[in-house]
Amino acid sequence: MGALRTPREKWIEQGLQALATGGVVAVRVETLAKALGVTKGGFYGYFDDRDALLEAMLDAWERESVDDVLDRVAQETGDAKERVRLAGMLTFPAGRLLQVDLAVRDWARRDVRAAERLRRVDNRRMQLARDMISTFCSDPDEVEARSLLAFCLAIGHHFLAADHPDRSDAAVRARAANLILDIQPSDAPPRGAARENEGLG
Amino acid sequence: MGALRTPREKWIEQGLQALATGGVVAVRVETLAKALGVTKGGFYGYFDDRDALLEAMLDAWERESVDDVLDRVAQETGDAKERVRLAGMLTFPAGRLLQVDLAVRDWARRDVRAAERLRRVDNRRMQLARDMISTFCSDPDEVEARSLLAFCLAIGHHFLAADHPDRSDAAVRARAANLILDIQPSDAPPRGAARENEGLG
DNA sequence: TACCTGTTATACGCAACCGTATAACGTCAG
DNA sequence: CTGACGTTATACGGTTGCGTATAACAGGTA
Repeated sequence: MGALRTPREKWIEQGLQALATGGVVAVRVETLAKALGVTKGGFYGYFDDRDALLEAMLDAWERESVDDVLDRVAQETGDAKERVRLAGMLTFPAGRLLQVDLAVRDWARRDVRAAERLRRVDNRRMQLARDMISTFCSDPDEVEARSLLAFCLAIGHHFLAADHPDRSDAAVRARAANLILDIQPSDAPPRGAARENEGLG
Repeated sequence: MGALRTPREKWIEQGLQALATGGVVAVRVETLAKALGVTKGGFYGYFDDRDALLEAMLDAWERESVDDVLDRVAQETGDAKERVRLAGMLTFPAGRLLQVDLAVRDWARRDVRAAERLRRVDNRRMQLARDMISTFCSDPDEVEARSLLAFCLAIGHHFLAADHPDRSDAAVRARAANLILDIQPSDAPPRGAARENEGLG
């Protein structure tokens, strides 16, 4: 059999890359091919059409950004506090996965399949947030409200462009996270508070 | 002179409409023309190119979503509480302006001009939030943190897809707004609390 | 070596879109 | 009524993208 020079996964990976930097409209077969150093010749051997690639990309993203994370959290052997911190950091993506995440959110506003996928992902993340908040908050309604706030802060601030005069974005975000997580502020803020909540950034 | 059948504003308005429903990529000259019942013939009499239209759309959006709102807030003669409530409702858009807003946020992640515009708009909105929160919170750092939370909640929840089992989205959002605005919950929540904070939705 | 099979290159038809050029058209001033 | 001027329709060339067809190619296998 002929050698497999550009396997299915390469196309998906490159597709996610394009999605991250340019949105759904940027994932174009011929563009991906050029980025991979080949032509689109082989593409249609793996995918019926561009739509099939998009579907596969959603599959990969969902697996990579939720399943893998949940596995790592479950295997964490530290104490509750450490698991909470890890859950926060892992739940809200960073780097390339973050860019994909944001792109999917815009995509989901117009595409039903993307919306369904995002719904599954967000529901599982939200459950993680609930677990996290429940460790120090007993009222279920308040847990729900605080979880929503945590989620909105973690995702939403990437869509905001407002400045915080005389303060660093991270500092304001840390203070906001402290409010959500019910950490009482003092004149000298708790050591490491900002670092402890960096998962919400 | 010949009659002006499709004035500049019509193109801009239709452009914003397309932006709201399909994102930047959906604002295409020939598509707008078809939607307006004409061909693109007259378009290039008003705009040098597609980019000029996009610029004009940002102008219109900024004016419509900030200047107009600030004017109305400034003219509000009610008491402080009423002005705060009005500010909240007006600051965070609804309806068509909301869709444009969300589209601009995604657009701004890749286009510098859109990013600059969004920054101006968000800074002015954030200032409104600060004024609002300052009426009951004295610590400037906490005002900043709460303003950020309010902003993130108002905008961010449109990008989330998580469900709230056994609760309505609006109820959870109202509870979250109460947390931000420091309204102490009781077993029987304060009358009208949800309605009072609907501006954050 | 000659063949078989799966991968890739090349070329094609089709459609959407941009920007330009030019001609038709309507309205108003004189 | 007529000519001027602004608006619009039509037609064109160029680009980019999708999906298909077909030929070149490389690696195992007989």
